[in-house]
Amino acid sequence: MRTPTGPAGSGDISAPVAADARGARGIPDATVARLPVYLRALTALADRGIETSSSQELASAAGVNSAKLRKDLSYLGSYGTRGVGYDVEYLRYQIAREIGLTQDWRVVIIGIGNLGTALSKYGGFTSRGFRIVALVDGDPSRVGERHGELTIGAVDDLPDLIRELRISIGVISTPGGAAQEVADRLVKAGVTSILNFAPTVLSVPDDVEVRKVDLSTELQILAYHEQRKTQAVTQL
Amino acid sequence: MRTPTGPAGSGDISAPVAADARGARGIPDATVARLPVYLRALTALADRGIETSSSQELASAAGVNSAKLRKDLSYLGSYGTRGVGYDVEYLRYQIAREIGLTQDWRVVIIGIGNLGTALSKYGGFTSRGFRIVALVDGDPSRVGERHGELTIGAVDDLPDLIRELRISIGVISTPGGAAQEVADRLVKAGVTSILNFAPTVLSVPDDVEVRKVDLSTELQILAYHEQRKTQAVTQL
DNA sequence: TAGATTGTTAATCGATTAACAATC
DNA sequence: TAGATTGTTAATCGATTAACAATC
Repeated sequence: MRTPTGPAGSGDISAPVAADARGARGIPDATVARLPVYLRALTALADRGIETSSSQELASAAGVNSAKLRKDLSYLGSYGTRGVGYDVEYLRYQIAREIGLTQDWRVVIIGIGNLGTALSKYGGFTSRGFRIVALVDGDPSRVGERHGELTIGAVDDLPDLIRELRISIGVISTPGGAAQEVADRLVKAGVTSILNFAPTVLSVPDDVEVRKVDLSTELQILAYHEQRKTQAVTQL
Repeated sequence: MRTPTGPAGSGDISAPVAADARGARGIPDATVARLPVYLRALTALADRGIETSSSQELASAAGVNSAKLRKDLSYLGSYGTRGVGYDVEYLRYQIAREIGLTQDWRVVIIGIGNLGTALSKYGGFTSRGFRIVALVDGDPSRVGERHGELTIGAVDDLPDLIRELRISIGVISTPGGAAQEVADRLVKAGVTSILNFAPTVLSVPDDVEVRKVDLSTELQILAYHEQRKTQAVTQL
């Protein structure tokens, strides 16, 4: 099904690697979305001093079933041992490498309102291979304001900041109306990964990856289910 | 495929309703997740004074293709007119009703740190049928602190707050370590819809709906794709 | 060796898409 | 009526799951 694309993959790491799975790449989207969850579960197990874990145990910690977990991991290679389970530290490293967390990713946040400020202070990023290296806001009166180690820059500074600080990910936390223009500027400056918190559908070229986090959409989905529950009782 | 469950659905609204689709209910998850996006697109069109819209136009505004949009809308009923398109205001109302936005949903935020504070100030909720009616924090020294019209309560106050303020949705923005306990308390107090921002897999009963928003997971997914792109160039 | 658990296969399920008959 | 566009069908695609042979 998967089209082999010749010699792909990063430098070979000594490991019992299913050459095929590695070479072919193209891990399913649904699997990619779960790898960070597995990573976190493994880190939690490691913190508790656990060295080996079965797919059953790991799956339970990640909130999925074990068949799905094994299937997911099989796309990365054969990192388990039959009859035994997975070496926690080893698997953790393999997943981190697959995601690309062996390097640091540099992030700019555009839009330093309530949410942008919260994101800039959020510790969870830093600890996981991401570094916020620049803050930008469209309001000229905010430019120059200090936030911890960083100073808010102007939107016009974006191209320079991105080049000089080798930024590869842009986080948009502006009001909806400004989001598309910011995205355009990011793309123009060469950024191909965007995390969008603005309530706006962005249009970007095909090679740009956009993830959207929409707070009120999430609440609306909950509301739909909540309504269904109460309707079942309040039936006319 | 869908099992008809007898007379379901809220009070009949005069409308050209496909009784079957309405009665059967059980709209696919993927469709439910897109309804808020359509709703927003319709609102934007209405604001621009547009009264009628084709599936093509609407789909483009929502960032999907028109086949998917029509299929999605077909689960709600037949609200369009062949040869013409959809009446923007009418469709907007039907989707809002389907999601349950004709009523106000009352929300409590637990964990008033950077993110919780940002969420409490975020205007996007209020305008879309959600009202944050209570703030709670686990740190006793924060209890009593005023945030706009609200005062931070203690975690022990949760049961009373939920009952008295008729809260149906809980938003968890605590540190990861506290999230499960907070979820347990919410569930105990009868909340069956949770939006979880903590980096923790929650375990809850089957009838409780949990949506998870995980900021560093999103960045990790971007990193995976970003890595793949640069690898294609930096090939060994 | 016997017991345990992975990695993989194959079946199933749900979501997407193209195409077109129905109908305004 | 002719043109436009929906609502639906059927094909395709991708994701999930159960089951078990491989193997530690």
